Amino acid sequence: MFKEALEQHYGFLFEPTLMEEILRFGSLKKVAAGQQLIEIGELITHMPLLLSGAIKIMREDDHGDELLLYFIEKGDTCAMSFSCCMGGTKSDIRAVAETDAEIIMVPVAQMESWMGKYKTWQRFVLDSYQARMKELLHTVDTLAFLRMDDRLLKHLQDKAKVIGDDHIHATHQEIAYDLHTSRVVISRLLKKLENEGKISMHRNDITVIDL
Amino acid sequence: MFKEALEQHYGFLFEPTLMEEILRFGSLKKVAAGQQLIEIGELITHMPLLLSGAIKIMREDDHGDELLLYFIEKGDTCAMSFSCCMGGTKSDIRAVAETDAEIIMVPVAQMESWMGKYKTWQRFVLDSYQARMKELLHTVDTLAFLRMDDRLLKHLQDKAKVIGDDHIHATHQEIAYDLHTSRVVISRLLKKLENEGKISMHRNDITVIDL
DNA sequence: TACCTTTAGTAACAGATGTTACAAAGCATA
DNA sequence: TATGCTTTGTAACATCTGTTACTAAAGGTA
Repeated sequence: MFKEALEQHYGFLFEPTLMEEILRFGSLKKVAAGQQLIEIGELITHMPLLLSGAIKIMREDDHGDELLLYFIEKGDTCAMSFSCCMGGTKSDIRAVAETDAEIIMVPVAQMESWMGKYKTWQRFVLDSYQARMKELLHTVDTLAFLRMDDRLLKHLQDKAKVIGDDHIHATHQEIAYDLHTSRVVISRLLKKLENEGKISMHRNDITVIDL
Repeated sequence: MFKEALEQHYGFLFEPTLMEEILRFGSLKKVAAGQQLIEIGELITHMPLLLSGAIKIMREDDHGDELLLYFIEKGDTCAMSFSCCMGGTKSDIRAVAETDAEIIMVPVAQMESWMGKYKTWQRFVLDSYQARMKELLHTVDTLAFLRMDDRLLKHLQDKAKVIGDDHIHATHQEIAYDLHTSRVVISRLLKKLENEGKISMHRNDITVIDL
């Protein structure tokens, strides 16, 4: 039963009849950190409502090169799904659980009918689109206007924030994948950040001091 | 009177009653190439429906550095406005007419009421959000995965496409602003593209051969 | 034509990032 | 402890991009 969690996170948003429908058609999904939720090119059949945890959204090019786009946070404005869950389209992104997470999966069919029936749902979907758009704009800013050292620090700060812990458990290689660069570059810049007193490092562990 | 142009571009999309409302509340705006339509931070009061021409959407950082995000094309899937025209928010982007353009300006107030009344309008807004999202993803891909020479060629191809002419009238400096780099870099890379036979150049004029 | 402004070409250099190769340190386990 | 795998540190170098400075060409105008 996930009634309580749903109430807690979305009760103030949706009217009672809509909450009932979500309870009836939605299913609770628990995922462990690292688990993949959706792959690029996959058909999107459900829209996720995040109850707890955090999801990272990745993009990939033809060569298999990856890039982290943004995190969807637990307790976010009210985390919408992904960029593109309307109308039987395929996913443009990969979604991976950054932490353990609880998600309500709503079938897309219901979603479309709710758009007509419930004003609050309509508002929710539009707001979510808007929020995702803003995230993407930030991603663009980061790529266009920042150098790698600032991107790295920002990434560590973001990551510390979404996992709610200033200790980040990750290898340099994993960070390099997220930022689409090489391990050596990350090691070099991490050392620089450490010398500047912004982080401290141990094997598999980075502590963000400058939050 | 812009009834005919409206019919031609949006008639197949919207039901007759909605078309009437658009005619009643919307106003036609003609803008010349280069004219600014909206500035970052400005309150958005109207949603634009593009009838002809092309609009370029720019982003800017704190230091005044610019970046072209994407073009909104004449005859596009049915060009939606900007990223963020819902609910009295301020603009995250700058919009500048890339060519002469004709636009119907619809007050935001109407838009919100139409969301409830007209299924076709609802669909239109959602599809537009989705299309803008895809454009932004392409922008991210370009920034993250391509080097400047490929970005430049892509930019020239895109630009040739939206103006409907393989002759591009622009200085190297103007191109540098769009791609957020320096004039010297653009000159260097243009010369390289010319040597590779992909473009030809004259003062204030670049012809894209490899379309 | 002479002059001026705008635009473009080029060299020389600096800095950021990416690559390769190898060594060293940390950790797990036989 | 000895061994092997993973992770990190570092050097040396290549390449890409950005910067400065100067020259040259194109076009407009007196």
